Amino acid sequence: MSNQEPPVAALADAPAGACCPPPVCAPLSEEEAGELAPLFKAIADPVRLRLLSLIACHRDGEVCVCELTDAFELTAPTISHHLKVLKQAGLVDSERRGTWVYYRIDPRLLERLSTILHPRLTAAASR
Amino acid sequence: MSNQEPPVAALADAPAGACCPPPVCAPLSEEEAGELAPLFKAIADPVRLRLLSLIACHRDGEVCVCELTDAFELTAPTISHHLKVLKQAGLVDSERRGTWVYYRIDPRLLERLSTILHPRLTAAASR
DNA sequence: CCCCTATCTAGACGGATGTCAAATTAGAGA
DNA sequence: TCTCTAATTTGACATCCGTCTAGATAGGGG
Repeated sequence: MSNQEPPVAALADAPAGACCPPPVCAPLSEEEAGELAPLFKAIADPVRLRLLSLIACHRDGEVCVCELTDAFELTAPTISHHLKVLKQAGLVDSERRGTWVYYRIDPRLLERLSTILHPRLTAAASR
Repeated sequence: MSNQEPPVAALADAPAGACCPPPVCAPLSEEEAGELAPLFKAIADPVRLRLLSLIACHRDGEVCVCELTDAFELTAPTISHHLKVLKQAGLVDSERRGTWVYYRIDPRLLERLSTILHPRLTAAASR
Protein backbone atom coordinates (compact mmCIF):
# COMPACT_ATOMS: atom_id res chain seq x y z
CA MET A 1 0.00 0.00 0.00
CA SER A 2 3.03 2.28 0.06
CA ASN A 3 5.33 2.63 -2.89
CA GLN A 4 7.94 4.67 -1.15
CA GLU A 5 9.91 3.58 1.90
CA PRO A 6 10.23 5.91 4.86
CA PRO A 7 13.87 6.40 5.93
CA VAL A 8 13.75 4.55 9.22
CA ALA A 9 12.04 1.49 7.87
CA ALA A 10 14.91 0.91 5.51
CA LEU A 11 17.13 0.06 8.47
CA ALA A 12 14.73 -2.41 9.95
CA ASP A 13 15.67 -5.29 7.71
CA ALA A 14 19.42 -4.86 8.01
CA PRO A 15 21.14 -7.94 9.45
CA ALA A 16 21.73 -7.66 13.16
CA GLY A 17 25.37 -7.12 14.01
CA ALA A 18 26.85 -8.56 17.22
CA CYS A 19 26.81 -5.19 18.92
CA CYS A 20 23.29 -4.38 18.01
CA PRO A 21 20.66 -3.78 20.65
CA PRO A 22 18.82 -6.75 22.05
CA PRO A 23 17.57 -9.47 19.76
CA VAL A 24 14.36 -8.30 18.26
CA CYS A 25 11.50 -10.54 19.31
CA ALA A 26 9.26 -12.14 16.75
CA PRO A 27 5.88 -10.46 16.42
CA LEU A 28 2.76 -12.52 16.94
CA SER A 29 1.71 -14.50 13.92
CA GLU A 30 -1.75 -14.12 12.49
CA GLU A 31 -2.57 -17.54 13.91
CA GLU A 32 -1.29 -16.76 17.41
CA ALA A 33 -3.18 -13.48 17.45
CA GLY A 34 -6.30 -15.31 16.33
CA GLU A 35 -6.00 -17.66 19.30
CA LEU A 36 -5.17 -15.04 21.87
CA ALA A 37 -7.74 -12.41 20.95
CA PRO A 38 -10.76 -14.50 22.05
CA LEU A 39 -9.08 -15.09 25.42
CA PHE A 40 -8.55 -11.39 25.96
CA LYS A 41 -12.09 -10.79 24.75
CA ALA A 42 -13.33 -13.15 27.43
CA ILE A 43 -11.75 -11.05 30.18
CA ALA A 44 -12.40 -7.69 28.51
CA ASP A 45 -15.62 -7.02 30.38
CA PRO A 46 -15.98 -5.42 33.81
CA VAL A 47 -18.40 -8.07 35.05
CA ARG A 48 -16.22 -10.96 33.90
CA LEU A 49 -13.09 -9.36 35.35
CA ARG A 50 -14.80 -9.11 38.72
CA LEU A 51 -16.18 -12.64 38.45
CA LEU A 52 -12.71 -13.91 37.73
CA SER A 53 -11.17 -12.07 40.65
CA LEU A 54 -13.99 -13.06 42.99
CA ILE A 55 -13.36 -16.69 42.13
CA ALA A 56 -9.58 -16.43 42.25
CA CYS A 57 -9.48 -14.58 45.54
CA HIS A 58 -11.88 -16.87 47.33
CA ARG A 59 -10.29 -18.78 50.16
CA ASP A 60 -11.76 -22.08 49.07
CA GLY A 61 -10.61 -21.64 45.52
CA GLU A 62 -14.16 -22.09 44.39
CA VAL A 63 -17.35 -20.08 44.63
CA CYS A 64 -21.02 -20.94 44.42
CA VAL A 65 -22.93 -19.26 41.61
CA CYS A 66 -25.43 -17.88 44.09
CA GLU A 67 -22.67 -16.00 45.88
CA LEU A 68 -21.45 -14.55 42.60
CA THR A 69 -24.95 -13.53 41.61
CA ASP A 70 -25.37 -11.69 44.91
CA ALA A 71 -22.22 -9.65 44.24
CA PHE A 72 -23.78 -7.87 41.25
CA GLU A 73 -26.91 -5.93 40.52
CA LEU A 74 -27.61 -8.09 37.51
CA THR A 75 -30.04 -10.91 36.89
CA ALA A 76 -29.02 -14.52 37.39
CA PRO A 77 -29.22 -15.32 33.66
CA THR A 78 -26.79 -12.51 32.93
CA ILE A 79 -24.27 -13.83 35.45
CA SER A 80 -24.79 -17.30 34.06
CA HIS A 81 -24.05 -15.98 30.59
CA HIS A 82 -20.79 -14.39 31.69
CA LEU A 83 -19.72 -17.54 33.51
CA LYS A 84 -20.41 -19.50 30.35
CA VAL A 85 -18.19 -17.16 28.35
CA LEU A 86 -15.36 -17.62 30.87
CA LYS A 87 -15.84 -21.37 30.86
CA GLN A 88 -15.90 -21.69 27.09
CA ALA A 89 -12.68 -19.69 26.93
CA GLY A 90 -11.15 -22.24 29.32
CA LEU A 91 -10.50 -19.71 32.07
CA VAL A 92 -12.73 -21.35 34.67
CA ASP A 93 -14.20 -24.77 35.35
CA SER A 94 -17.38 -25.73 37.16
CA GLU A 95 -18.76 -28.61 39.17
CA ARG A 96 -22.28 -29.31 40.35
CA ARG A 97 -22.73 -30.55 43.92
CA GLY A 98 -26.36 -31.07 44.77
CA THR A 99 -28.38 -28.00 44.09
CA TRP A 100 -25.38 -25.70 43.77
CA VAL A 101 -22.79 -25.18 41.08
CA TYR A 102 -19.25 -24.13 42.01
CA TYR A 103 -16.77 -22.36 39.75
CA ARG A 104 -13.00 -22.42 40.10
CA ILE A 105 -10.13 -20.81 38.19
CA ASP A 106 -8.16 -22.79 35.64
CA PRO A 107 -4.89 -20.86 36.00
CA ARG A 108 -3.05 -22.16 32.97
CA LEU A 109 -4.49 -19.79 30.40
CA LEU A 110 -4.28 -16.79 32.70
CA GLU A 111 -0.59 -17.40 33.15
CA ARG A 112 -0.16 -17.60 29.42
CA LEU A 113 -1.94 -14.30 28.90
CA SER A 114 0.18 -12.65 31.55
CA THR A 115 3.45 -13.78 30.02
CA ILE A 116 2.29 -12.74 26.58
CA LEU A 117 1.75 -9.21 27.82
CA HIS A 118 4.86 -8.86 29.84
CA PRO A 119 8.08 -10.05 28.24
CA ARG A 120 6.87 -9.91 24.71
CA LEU A 121 4.90 -6.76 24.27
CA THR A 122 6.87 -4.70 26.73
CA ALA A 123 10.21 -5.60 25.21
CA ALA A 124 10.26 -2.12 23.76
CA ALA A 125 10.57 -0.71 27.26
CA SER A 126 14.08 -2.12 27.69
CA ARG A 127 15.44 -0.45 24.60
CA MET B 1 -31.08 -13.44 44.91
CA SER B 2 -30.54 -16.54 47.01
CA ASN B 3 -32.36 -17.09 50.26
CA GLN B 4 -30.48 -20.13 51.34
CA GLU B 5 -26.73 -20.38 51.89
CA PRO B 6 -24.78 -23.22 50.36
CA PRO B 7 -22.62 -25.07 52.91
CA VAL B 8 -19.22 -24.01 51.64
CA ALA B 9 -20.05 -20.35 51.35
CA ALA B 10 -20.75 -20.20 55.05
CA LEU B 11 -17.06 -20.73 55.76
CA ALA B 12 -15.92 -17.99 53.47
CA ASP B 13 -16.44 -15.15 55.88
CA ALA B 14 -14.84 -16.81 58.85
CA PRO B 15 -11.92 -14.78 60.28
CA ALA B 16 -8.57 -15.97 58.97
CA GLY B 17 -6.59 -17.79 61.63
CA ALA B 18 -2.79 -17.58 61.70
CA CYS B 19 -2.43 -21.04 60.27
CA CYS B 20 -4.88 -20.56 57.50
CA PRO B 21 -3.84 -20.82 53.87
CA PRO B 22 -2.47 -17.72 52.20
CA PRO B 23 -4.07 -14.36 52.83
CA VAL B 24 -7.01 -14.09 50.55
CA CYS B 25 -6.46 -11.33 48.03
CA ALA B 26 -9.03 -8.58 47.62
CA PRO B 27 -11.17 -8.99 44.53
CA LEU B 28 -11.28 -6.19 42.00
CA SER B 29 -13.66 -3.39 42.89
CA GLU B 30 -16.36 -2.35 40.50
CA GLU B 31 -14.36 0.79 39.82
CA GLU B 32 -11.09 -1.05 39.15
CA ALA B 33 -12.85 -3.48 36.85
CA GLY B 34 -14.43 -0.56 35.04
CA GLU B 35 -11.01 0.94 34.40
CA LEU B 36 -9.32 -2.29 33.38
CA ALA B 37 -11.97 -3.70 31.06
CA PRO B 38 -11.53 -1.02 28.36
CA LEU B 39 -7.78 -1.69 28.36
CA PHE B 40 -8.33 -5.41 27.82
CA LYS B 41 -10.94 -4.56 25.22
CA ALA B 42 -8.35 -2.53 23.35
CA ILE B 43 -6.03 -5.52 23.02
CA ALA B 44 -8.81 -8.08 22.56
CA ASP B 45 -8.69 -8.02 18.79
CA PRO B 46 -6.39 -10.06 16.56
CA VAL B 47 -5.42 -7.07 14.43
CA ARG B 48 -4.63 -4.88 17.41
CA LEU B 49 -2.66 -7.66 19.10
CA ARG B 50 -0.52 -8.01 16.02
CA LEU B 51 -0.15 -4.25 15.66
CA LEU B 52 0.99 -4.06 19.27
CA SER B 53 3.51 -6.85 18.84
CA LEU B 54 4.75 -5.49 15.52
CA ILE B 55 5.44 -2.16 17.19
CA ALA B 56 6.92 -3.66 20.36
CA CYS B 57 9.20 -6.06 18.53
CA HIS B 58 10.54 -3.53 16.09
CA ARG B 59 14.22 -2.85 16.47
CA ASP B 60 13.77 0.90 16.42
CA GLY B 61 11.01 0.80 18.98
CA GLU B 62 8.81 2.61 16.55
CA VAL B 63 7.13 1.76 13.29
CA CYS B 64 5.79 3.79 10.40
CA VAL B 65 2.07 3.42 9.74
CA CYS B 66 2.78 2.49 6.15
CA GLU B 67 4.79 -0.51 7.30
CA LEU B 68 1.99 -1.61 9.59
CA THR B 69 -0.57 -1.22 6.84
CA ASP B 70 1.51 -3.42 4.56
CA ALA B 71 1.49 -6.21 7.15
CA PHE B 72 -2.27 -6.74 6.85
CA GLU B 73 -4.76 -7.38 4.11
CA LEU B 74 -6.91 -4.56 5.34
CA THR B 75 -7.47 -1.04 4.11
CA ALA B 76 -5.50 1.89 5.49
CA PRO B 77 -8.55 3.42 7.22
CA THR B 78 -9.11 0.17 9.08
CA ILE B 79 -5.52 0.08 10.34
CA SER B 80 -5.79 3.73 11.23
CA HIS B 81 -8.93 2.96 13.22
CA HIS B 82 -7.22 0.21 15.20
CA LEU B 83 -4.21 2.41 15.92
CA LYS B 84 -6.56 5.08 17.20
CA VAL B 85 -8.18 2.58 19.57
CA LEU B 86 -4.76 1.58 20.92
CA LYS B 87 -3.73 5.21 21.26
CA GLN B 88 -6.91 6.27 23.04
CA ALA B 89 -6.41 3.41 25.48
CA GLY B 90 -2.94 4.80 26.19
CA LEU B 91 -1.14 1.70 24.95
CA VAL B 92 0.76 3.42 22.16
CA ASP B 93 1.88 6.91 21.28
CA SER B 94 2.51 8.46 17.90
CA GLU B 95 4.64 11.15 16.36
CA ARG B 96 4.55 12.73 12.92
CA ARG B 97 7.85 13.28 11.14
CA GLY B 98 7.37 14.77 7.74
CA THR B 99 4.98 12.75 5.66
CA TRP B 100 5.08 9.72 7.91
CA VAL B 101 3.62 8.94 11.30
CA TYR B 102 5.44 6.63 13.70
CA TYR B 103 3.89 4.65 16.51
CA ARG B 104 5.68 3.40 19.62
CA ILE B 105 4.64 1.37 22.65
CA ASP B 106 3.86 3.07 25.94
CA PRO B 107 4.83 0.14 28.18
CA ARG B 108 3.36 1.35 31.45
CA LEU B 109 -0.19 0.15 30.93
CA LEU B 110 0.91 -3.15 29.44
CA GLU B 111 2.92 -3.88 32.54
CA ARG B 112 -0.06 -3.08 34.70
CA LEU B 113 -2.26 -5.45 32.73
CA SER B 114 0.30 -8.19 32.99
CA THR B 115 0.64 -7.90 36.75
CA ILE B 116 -3.12 -7.80 37.15
CA LEU B 117 -3.39 -11.11 35.39
CA HIS B 118 -0.56 -12.87 37.08
CA PRO B 119 -0.30 -12.48 40.82
CA ARG B 120 -3.86 -11.51 41.39
CA LEU B 121 -6.01 -13.70 39.27
CA THR B 122 -3.77 -16.73 39.39
CA ALA B 123 -3.47 -16.68 43.16
CA ALA B 124 -5.82 -19.64 43.19
CA ALA B 125 -3.12 -21.72 41.53
CA SER B 126 -0.92 -21.63 44.62
CA ARG B 127 -3.58 -23.00 46.90
C1' DC C 1 -45.59 -37.12 43.15
C1' DC C 2 -45.53 -32.17 43.91
C1' DC C 3 -43.42 -28.01 45.07
C1' DC C 4 -39.55 -25.06 45.91
C1' DT C 5 -35.09 -23.23 44.79
C1' DA C 6 -30.78 -22.92 41.93
C1' DT C 7 -29.13 -22.68 37.50
C1' DC C 8 -29.19 -22.58 32.65
C1' DT C 9 -31.27 -21.85 27.88
C1' DA C 10 -33.95 -19.32 24.31
C1' DG C 11 -35.28 -15.38 22.21
C1' DA C 12 -35.58 -10.38 21.79
C1' DC C 13 -33.73 -5.82 21.71
C1' DG C 14 -30.63 -1.80 21.83
C1' DG C 15 -26.00 -0.40 21.61
C1' DA C 16 -21.13 -1.24 20.50
C1' DT C 17 -17.67 -2.86 17.02
C1' DG C 18 -14.99 -3.98 12.62
C1' DT C 19 -14.82 -3.05 8.00
C1' DC C 20 -15.07 -0.46 3.76
C1' DA C 21 -15.53 3.51 0.19
C1' DA C 22 -15.36 8.30 -0.21
C1' DA C 23 -13.86 12.58 1.27
C1' DT C 24 -10.43 15.39 4.03
C1' DT C 25 -6.11 16.96 6.01
C1' DA C 26 -1.03 17.37 5.98
C1' DG C 27 3.42 17.54 4.24
C1' DA C 28 7.11 17.19 0.32
C1' DG C 29 8.68 18.68 -3.81
C1' DA C 30 8.49 20.45 -8.73
C1' DT D 1 0.71 27.07 -6.50
C1' DC D 2 -0.14 22.51 -8.09
C1' DT D 3 0.23 17.73 -7.53
C1' DC D 4 1.38 13.48 -5.41
C1' DT D 5 1.40 10.43 -1.46
C1' DA D 6 0.57 9.36 3.65
C1' DA D 7 -2.68 9.26 7.03
C1' DT D 8 -7.01 10.28 9.15
C1' DT D 9 -12.01 11.27 9.38
C1' DT D 10 -16.72 10.48 8.08
C1' DG D 11 -20.63 7.84 7.22
C1' DA D 12 -22.73 3.48 6.13
C1' DC D 13 -23.42 -1.30 6.88
C1' DA D 14 -23.50 -5.92 8.86
C1' DT D 15 -22.31 -8.34 12.79
C1' DC D 16 -21.41 -9.07 17.56
C1' DC D 17 -22.40 -8.33 22.57
C1' DG D 18 -24.65 -7.43 27.11
C1' DT D 19 -28.85 -7.43 29.19
C1' DC D 20 -33.47 -8.64 30.08
C1' DT D 21 -37.93 -11.66 30.47
C1' DA D 22 -39.90 -16.03 30.06
C1' DG D 23 -39.42 -20.66 30.12
C1' DA D 24 -36.78 -25.12 30.84
C1' DT D 25 -33.93 -28.31 33.56
C1' DA D 26 -32.21 -30.33 37.84
C1' DG D 27 -31.99 -31.61 42.44
C1' DG D 28 -33.89 -31.75 47.49
C1' DG D 29 -37.47 -32.59 50.62
C1' DG D 30 -42.20 -32.92 52.05
